[in-house]
This record gives sequence, C-alpha cells and structure tokens, in this order.
Amino acid sequence: MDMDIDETAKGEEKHGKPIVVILMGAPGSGKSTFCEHVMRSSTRPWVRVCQDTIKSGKAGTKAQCIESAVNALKDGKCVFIDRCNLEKEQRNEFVKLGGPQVDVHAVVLDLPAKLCISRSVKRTGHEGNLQGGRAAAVVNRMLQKKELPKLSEGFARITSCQNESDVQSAIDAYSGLGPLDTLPNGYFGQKNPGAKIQLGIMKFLKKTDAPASSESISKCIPDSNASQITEEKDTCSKGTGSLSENAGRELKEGEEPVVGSAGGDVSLKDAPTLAFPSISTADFQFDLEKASDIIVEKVAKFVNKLGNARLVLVDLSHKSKILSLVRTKASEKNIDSNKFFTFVGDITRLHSEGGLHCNVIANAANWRLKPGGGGVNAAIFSAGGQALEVATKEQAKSLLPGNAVVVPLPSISPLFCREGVTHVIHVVGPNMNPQRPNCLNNDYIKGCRVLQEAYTSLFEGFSSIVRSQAKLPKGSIENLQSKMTESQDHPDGVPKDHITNSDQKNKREGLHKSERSKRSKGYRDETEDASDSNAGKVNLSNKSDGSRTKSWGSWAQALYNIAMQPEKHRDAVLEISDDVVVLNDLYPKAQRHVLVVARYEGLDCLADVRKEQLQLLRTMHAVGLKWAEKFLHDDSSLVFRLGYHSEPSMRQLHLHVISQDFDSTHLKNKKHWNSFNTAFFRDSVDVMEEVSSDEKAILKDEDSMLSMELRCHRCRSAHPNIPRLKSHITNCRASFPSTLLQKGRLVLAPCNVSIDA
DNA sequence: GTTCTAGAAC
DNA sequence: GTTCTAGAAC
Repeated sequence: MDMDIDETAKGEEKHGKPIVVILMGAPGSGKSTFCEHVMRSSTRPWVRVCQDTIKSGKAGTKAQCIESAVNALKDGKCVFIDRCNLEKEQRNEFVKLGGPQVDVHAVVLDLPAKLCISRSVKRTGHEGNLQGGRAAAVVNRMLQKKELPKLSEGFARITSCQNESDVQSAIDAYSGLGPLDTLPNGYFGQKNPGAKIQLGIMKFLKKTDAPASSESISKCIPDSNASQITEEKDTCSKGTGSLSENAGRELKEGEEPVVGSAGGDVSLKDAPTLAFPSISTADFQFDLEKASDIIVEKVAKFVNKLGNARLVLVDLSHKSKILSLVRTKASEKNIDSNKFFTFVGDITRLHSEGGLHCNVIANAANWRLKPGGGGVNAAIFSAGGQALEVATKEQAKSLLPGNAVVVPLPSISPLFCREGVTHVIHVVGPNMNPQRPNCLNNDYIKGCRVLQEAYTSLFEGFSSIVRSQAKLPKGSIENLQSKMTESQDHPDGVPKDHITNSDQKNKREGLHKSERSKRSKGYRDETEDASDSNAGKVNLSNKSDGSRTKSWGSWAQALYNIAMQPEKHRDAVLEISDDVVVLNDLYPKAQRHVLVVARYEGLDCLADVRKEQLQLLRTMHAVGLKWAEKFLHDDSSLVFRLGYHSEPSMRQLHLHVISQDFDSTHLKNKKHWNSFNTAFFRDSVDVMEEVSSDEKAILKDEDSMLSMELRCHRCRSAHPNIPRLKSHITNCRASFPSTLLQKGRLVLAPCNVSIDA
C-alpha cells in the first residue's frame, strides 16, 4: 500500500491521520451538500460540525463548534467544519486543530455569486423579490470580504473549486479516501482567476494613449454632448458603481457589486442595448470620415427596426475623433438620440463603472477570433475570461472580414456576472493596416463595402438576440441560445450565412454524403510536400462558406498523407487495409502506442464523425483491439486503452491504442498527459455508443481539459509537475478507477481480467 | 505534433 | 544555481 502513496506523503504513520476539512464558501455554495456526499460514500468515519445547527438543530457559537470538533478528533474521526469561513480570522481557530496527528485541509467552494444567490433564495422558501434581493446582498457582502486561504495559514492541502466539476472531483477525492489513504499536500485548483483578468484590463488601459488622467479612464463618463441617458448620468456622477436594482439597497455606497443585473430573477426592464466600438478605425487604420459615414448610415437604417432597443457607440477617450464625427453626423440626420448615442468609457466596464447597462457588447475581433493583439479585442477577451474563449470557439474558429458571430456568454464569465452582458458579438472589419493580415491596400471601394457588411452583420446579430429574448419569459436569459434567422432584406440581396450556427454542420453533412465516392487511395499524385501548400489552410478568400473551417498547420498533415498513400510510407506502416492503416506513433507516449488511421478523405477528426461512419468506427476498434491483443501476447503485464482525442492536433481521424504504463521519454508535458488521461480522451467504446444513439460523439474542450491538474490515472493522486508525476506512476500499482474497468474501456491480458474485475 | 527558449518556480 | 513550464516558431 505504501507504494501507492504519493511521495509527498512519505514519512506518514501507517494509520491514516484524521483530517479536519474546513469548508469555505458563501451561503448557497454547497458546503453542506459537499459534506453529505462525502459522508454518504466514504469508508472513513466523518463528523460534520455545522454552526447553523450545532445547538440541537439551532445556530450555535464558534466555541461550541471547536469543542465538538476536538471531541470527534479524540474518537479518531475526521471532521468537516461547515460554516462560511470566508475570512482568515473566522477560520484560524479551526486551523489550530491541526498538528502532528491531524492534518487541516481547506476546500474552497468558490462558485459564481449568482449561483449561490439563487440557491440560497430557493432554500429560504418562496419569498418575494425583496427577500431574494436580501439574499443577494448577504452573499454579495460576504464575498467582498473573502480572503482565499493560503498554505501559510497552516493548511496541509487546499482544494479550490470554481465550478461544479471541480466540486465533483473534490467530493470524489475525499469520498475515495480509505482509512489508510492520504491526499497529497499542496494547493489544487485555480488560485485566483480574478487577478489575471484585472491585470489584463490594466495592461489594456496603460496601452491606450488616452491623454486624460488615469481617473478619467477608470471612471466612465457619459458623453455629455450626445447622451440622453439621464438616469445613468446620475449614478455615474456620484462616482459609485451603480447597483443592480434587485440587490442594490443593501449594499453600502462605493462597494463593488458582485452580481450585475443579469443575476437570477432580474427583470428585463432595461431596454436591450448593444454597445459597440468603432470597427476597423483603430488598429486597422480605416479612414475615420468614411467610417463615420458608414456607422451613421447603418445606424439610421437599423435603429427604427429595433423596437425599444438601443445602440451605443463606445470609445475610451473624450477626445475620440470617431465619436465626435459620428455625433455630428447623427444629429444632422436627426437620429433619435434615445435610441442611439455615443458613450465614453471602457466597453468591458460599462455597467460597473459607467452605470450603463448593455446586455450585448460587440468586439472588434481579429479573423482568428483569438485573444490578444491589444485594443478592444484584448480587453474584451481578458474581461470575458476563459469562458468567453471557450464559448467563442464553440461558435466559430475564424471569421472573414465583413462578418459577425454571436456568442452567448456563459454565466461564469465575469462580463456576465459583473456587467450583465449576455452576448458578445465578434465582428471583423476591413483592414487597411499593411502590418495586419488581409490588408486591402487602400482599396476603399472594397473596404467600404466590407465595413458596411460588418455593421449589417453586427446589427442583424443584435436584432436576432432582441427578437429571441422578447419571446422568452423574463429571467431565462442564461438559457438563451441565439437562434439566428436569415435577414429578409439584406442590402445586397445576398443571403448571408455567416451568422448562422448550422452552416458548418450542413457543409460537413454535405461532404459525407459523397464521401464514399470521394474516397481515394493514390488520390493525389503530388508529393506530400507539395500538397501541404494549400491543403487544410483556413480559407481567407471571400467565399461565403469559408468563414469557419478548422485550420491544420503543415505539420499536421502527416497522417493524412500516409492514409492516402500508405504504399509510399512502407517503413512507417504496420498494416494496410481498404479502410485503415496502422502505424506506430512517431512519438509514442507509452511502451506501446499505435495509431489506427481511417482512410477516408474529408474525415479529419471526431467532430466529423456521424452515424454513417459507425461501421468504420467498429472496424477501427476491431483493428485496434487486434493489435492490443498482439502486444498483450508478448507482454501480459501491459494494459491498453483505445480512444480518440477530442480535438486532435493531427489531421485524419485516428484511434490511439496505447498501453497504460505511459513509460516514454516522449511524454513531456501536461498536454501530453492530460490528452490521454482526462475526458479529452474519448474511449472508443463510448464514442461508438454515442454515435450510434446520439448521432455524434461528445467532445471535450481542449482548453479546459489539457490544463487540468496532473493526476495519476490509477490512484487519482495529484502531482505538482510532470517529473514528479512520472516518478509516481512508475511505482503506482493501485487498481484502475472503476469507470475504466467497465464496458471494456481497458484491455487486459486474459489472466489479468479476473484479478481486477 | 516537436523544438527551442525565456523566464517563472523552486 | 537548477528545474520546469508555456508560448512561439515550425
């Protein structure tokens, strides 16, 4: 058993130490539920010390809690301290329970404020909005004082949970602790996502050359010449963050609201509002006069179709030339200044600092839809957090100039919680900057057309959000998926498919109908080097359906080339059939690691697989199994797993057949490990089942999976880095988690099956 | 996918 | 000082 314990736990006594787990979290964060789950399935004796109920069902004192915990420890039991414990001072006496015989752990349930509020409202019964508001205020105030625990406070282990899946893993970790087991010490989970975001904003603010003092940058100031938003002006001029209507009264002046008006059951009494930056006039150096003409023209066209919805052009500085140009031209055209106005402020802080509630903001994006690059794009991605990046990826991988894509914002995004933004619309405008991709070389005929298209796409996107929200009962914003409808009156009469969410799928399905006939062996005569030049690159031409295809770098083509012309790669190939080729992975991540590659043109990855490929999946699995069994015949101590990467790096659908020793010098980093040992790795048996019943396989997002903490695939212990993990797995002989032992996810030698099963 | 390397972490 | 990670380039 000692062999299985992580080396950080060396020197422990033979009997597992009792643990005191101090839970930390706002009301409604799920502390009690956490305890219940662990206590239900743990083989260790646990005692839950809850201040709310300690005095025979009623709230008691901290001293009573301590006493109760001490008694439980004397009996050799483990203890949960179930109270908020958000401040260091509140928890330090409990930390002192630790010592040579007792470890003190922290489990932080750092879940979105909105979620805690809605849960605590539910728990306190069916009270009115006032009560709901009070719960919001209580949670709010507690979270202001939150001090995240540090190891230096005396904790042996801290587990920080930011979402439900983190919570579940923590529950699993504690539930699975047998009487002799220990959990590795250290800090687990993301430490302080907020800090990163703030930094991003600060960088952005410093980068901008706004001549005004820092004060006028950080506080948004309504643009006095044009804005007609008297109520917002009032809040803003007080210099306090404006508070959402439901929770506001309970908060002191000057406190930052944690929940924006998007929280829970908020009414939609605010008019839907789109805040947008001027597209293409900053980094893309588009002429300001021409751009302002186009903005006003497009606004004039849309503003009356939008019902009570509002459009707001935002820039950072009072001296913004584009704002003053647009303002002048808008008033010349008599555009209703209640429905369209300009606003000076940071587009990522319009509500918290400017008092202006905008449920949708537009981003002047780059064609890759990636963060960075400075300016508005960097600021919005930074403020939106990883949730925005992930949500963006789900909608599109890239975007052509003149197009827009609507991204529903997950409720965990800071932009949603703090600013009440429910959607971000990415827009790519024409580029006149020779330093940037797709420069139009001063071709303003094309440039103006593309900029017009960009604004049309943007406003149509916003319009469709407004329409779909109008249909929904209030309060259900977060479930909103922007269902885009084709514009009936596109100026060019050209149907635009850039905003639709389904075009890629259609394209894919279209591809597969003809896939059998397109299937080719020796399809190309060129050498693989020549075929690299264009194959798989993102289509940047102005083709209407080219706006979102996955791009494959030249290095990602190797499997495709082998699958198409295996006879040219005889030395690399282990087996060739009509459907598949089998080869050794060039950089094996374990003692045995082969790939079963499909030989079908157009089948790049698991995302491309539909029911038509079910038979192919079965063939691939059978071939993979055959090779695993062959290897097991040579070495019966091996264990194999067959599966696909959710988002492979190499083009051409391929099944990994990999032994579970992970004994390889090529396994070098976190990505390598997590790509085979998180849900990012999709077991072949599950994929076949999903495709058979649900038409397609479930895919896991690369960004969330591949950055997860490093855990042993057998005993699930966590390790700080790759070298430590590798030294652990060479010795760990714990049996595999039960999920892997089911459904034939693991392939073992016949004699081993009976032992482990 | 890997390699290279700056700089963070230890 | 060395070890390790993560991002850019390929």
